[in-house]
Amino acid sequence: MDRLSGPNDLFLDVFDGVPVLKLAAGEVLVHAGTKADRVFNILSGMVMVSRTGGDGRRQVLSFLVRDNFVGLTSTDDYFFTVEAVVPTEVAVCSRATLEARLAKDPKAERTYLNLLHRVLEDAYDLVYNLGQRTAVERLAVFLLYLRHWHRISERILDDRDPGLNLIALPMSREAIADFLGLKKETVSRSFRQLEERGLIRRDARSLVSILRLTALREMAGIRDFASPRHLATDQRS
Amino acid sequence: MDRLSGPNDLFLDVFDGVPVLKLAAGEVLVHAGTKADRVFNILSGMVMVSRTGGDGRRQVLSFLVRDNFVGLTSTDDYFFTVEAVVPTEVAVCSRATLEARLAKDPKAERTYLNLLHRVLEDAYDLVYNLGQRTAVERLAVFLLYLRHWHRISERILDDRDPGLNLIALPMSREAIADFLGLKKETVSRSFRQLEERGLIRRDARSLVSILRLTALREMAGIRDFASPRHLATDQRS
DNA sequence: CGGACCATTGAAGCCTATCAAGACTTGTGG
DNA sequence: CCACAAGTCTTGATAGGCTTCAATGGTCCG
Repeated sequence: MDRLSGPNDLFLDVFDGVPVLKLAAGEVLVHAGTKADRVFNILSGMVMVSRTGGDGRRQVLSFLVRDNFVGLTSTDDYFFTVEAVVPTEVAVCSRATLEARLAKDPKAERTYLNLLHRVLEDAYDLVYNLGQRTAVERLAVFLLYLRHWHRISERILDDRDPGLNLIALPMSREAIADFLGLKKETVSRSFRQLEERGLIRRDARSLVSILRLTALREMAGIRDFASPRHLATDQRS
Repeated sequence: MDRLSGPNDLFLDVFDGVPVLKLAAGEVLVHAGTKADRVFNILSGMVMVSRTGGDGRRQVLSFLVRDNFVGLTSTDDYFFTVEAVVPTEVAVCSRATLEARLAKDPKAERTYLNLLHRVLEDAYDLVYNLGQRTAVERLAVFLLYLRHWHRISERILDDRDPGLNLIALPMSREAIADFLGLKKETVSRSFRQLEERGLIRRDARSLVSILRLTALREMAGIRDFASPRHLATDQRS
């Protein structure tokens, strides 16, 4: 049960035939604090999930691409904000519909449960990243995440596909910084460090090439992650 | 549905009549990487869930007290280590039994799902803490967490109960540091800062008193947490 | 082509880590 | 019950990494 198969099995058919929302880059899909009455499935593009404190500090919780599910909560209100990073299409479904579907179909509920488990593991990966790693290491992990997400959303089976080493960075440096618990200047400097060490090349502001994948993985310490499905599937294939 | 009610509803009856394991302080219940075939419910004491990287860096993911559930994963192997902080009793149940129970009883599965949602929100709280807060702020949040956990596990309804302001710190400074993404020296200094500002008093190594709860909450920025159930129930009562 | 915005780079400061020593617990054995 | 030993915690001095502030350079879009 590899994530490459994508999570669009079983219960995700609640999104069949539902309205599709087209979001412009920067447009907000969900405001934190509003009533959590809808769930979403990303069809194309990318969204950013974040939480902002009263003093303006923002923590990006995740970037999500195609086939990802948005709106995971059991609270009445969303505790996070979701906005589009690039032009994005999402399928919209009422939470009641989803819950009815889950209640009716044990198999769907089981799938949903596994999905939640994976999201939880991702959250703990981020915790480890923020709590234990240095700036450059965090950025290395982030680039490998992007590579992996791209591979999944494009369903590229061969890990050595050269196209995988071209990494698009559609989000701003500040968004990256807020994801990694850094400042945008530090993100810039960390990019430079990776470049100086010959691990990547900066082709443009929003495009980098991975030059030495193995070394980048080593710097990211991917072996440290005990749940191999997320990133290490690459290493074995 | 306040967490004060405790999560021991519905599906937790799988722990009725099962064997109880007694752990000494420091004893390991679950080794990361071993087969994830059992789940646990904490009856008394406290455990610590952590993940350790290949280079020895350790991130504590959570401290768990009475009525908490341990073993949340859908992977074959545990990706975390669980060890007792103090002498602890846990009820042990096979994962197969739990899954059978969940499959059979939709209501239990729904409860389990809500539990998972809450754990996920806690994980995101930690992410925010590690990514956005300073050392003193993290420690302030941690003390309020401990107060809250104590309140829940002892089922103390009145938030102004004076006993709540005596905080026991059964874990080592290093464990606290690994939870907060700091070093033990920094934890010490942060304690001192809180004491110098008159927010707490250090009664003993493993016991502090909260002197100015409101100020401590302000420093922790509790308002920042959009999911009020966790910490802010206090503020409204 | 110009302007606004975003990213990069530099310099200085601050916070946390590191290294090292001393104080305090805690547990043990006399 | 006391004394000692081992480990833990605290405190101090120093170093390093990230942030802050400031300015330059680049990119995108009207």
